[in-house]
Amino acid sequence: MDLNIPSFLRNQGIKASYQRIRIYEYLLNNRTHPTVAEIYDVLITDIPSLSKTTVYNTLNLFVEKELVEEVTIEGSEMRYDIKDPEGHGHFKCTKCHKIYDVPIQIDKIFSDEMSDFLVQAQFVHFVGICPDCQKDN
Amino acid sequence: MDLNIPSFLRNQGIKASYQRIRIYEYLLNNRTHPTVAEIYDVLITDIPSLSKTTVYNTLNLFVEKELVEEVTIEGSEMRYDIKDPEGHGHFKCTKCHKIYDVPIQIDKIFSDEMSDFLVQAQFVHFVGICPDCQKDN
DNA sequence: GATAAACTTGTAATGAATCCAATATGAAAA
DNA sequence: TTTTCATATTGGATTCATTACAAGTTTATC
Repeated sequence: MDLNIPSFLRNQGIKASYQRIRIYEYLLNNRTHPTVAEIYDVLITDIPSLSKTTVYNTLNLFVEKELVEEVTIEGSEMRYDIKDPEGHGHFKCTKCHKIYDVPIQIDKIFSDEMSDFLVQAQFVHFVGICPDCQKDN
Repeated sequence: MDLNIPSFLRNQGIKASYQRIRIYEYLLNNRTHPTVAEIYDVLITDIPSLSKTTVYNTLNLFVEKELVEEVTIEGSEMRYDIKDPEGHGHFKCTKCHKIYDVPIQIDKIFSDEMSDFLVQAQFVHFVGICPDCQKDN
């Protein structure tokens, strides 16, 4: 996948500042649903001037422009993930605390009783034990 | 539905203090996914000694004992809802900000790729516009 | 290069949730 | 009933994620 991030951002109506490019790049390369603190802690080593506020501002902008989605699957910190037009759910393992992306059958979720609701977004979260943690019981 | 709350709580291994009874009763009678602040503001008029910490403690206890579930559908405050063994999803209207319970087809959600995951709980949230708000355009 | 707009930065402020020590309650034993 | 002891409640202090704001910096356009 050879995405030109600066022009991609500009296409979405976002000025491609260095900070924004690096934050988007981090989200692309780290599909681990990072928190603001995690993103900041990694990027500060490369961008010594980086402010946490910039990370917050940038992520809020990305969410507003629908490039990124918020993942509130547990814990006190918001997590972020590149937005997937297909839509996917999240699974959090209670043992290793890893968060997995899982495919969901979007269309199957809607029930008849919901036909009058205009659904603009849906979020599906699971909590349980992942295959790895079931093995080493 | 004539539930005897004190004995219900005791059956769940919870001491039925006056505060706990009133908080559980509030959740039963107000299926509006209230926040701690909302519960506190209403009950404080009846229980002048009530502490916000007690509301937090009690709700955390109910969640731990699986009588109540946390609803994190948007906003900075946690919301709480009586736990429904059937399972249901939540729909938040972006116009009137009301939160609706919606039925979901639990079994349909799971895809084959998830067969190795042990799912202990699932949460389905929708965001969009409710039927009422679609009418008064 | 000048000018204005937009972006970044850092500190201060907000506010939800938790911690903790003191007090109150209530069930069981004497 | 009184004593005892575990448990619950209270409220003020604290934590910490997030936002607000003002000043400084960068970038684009003329």
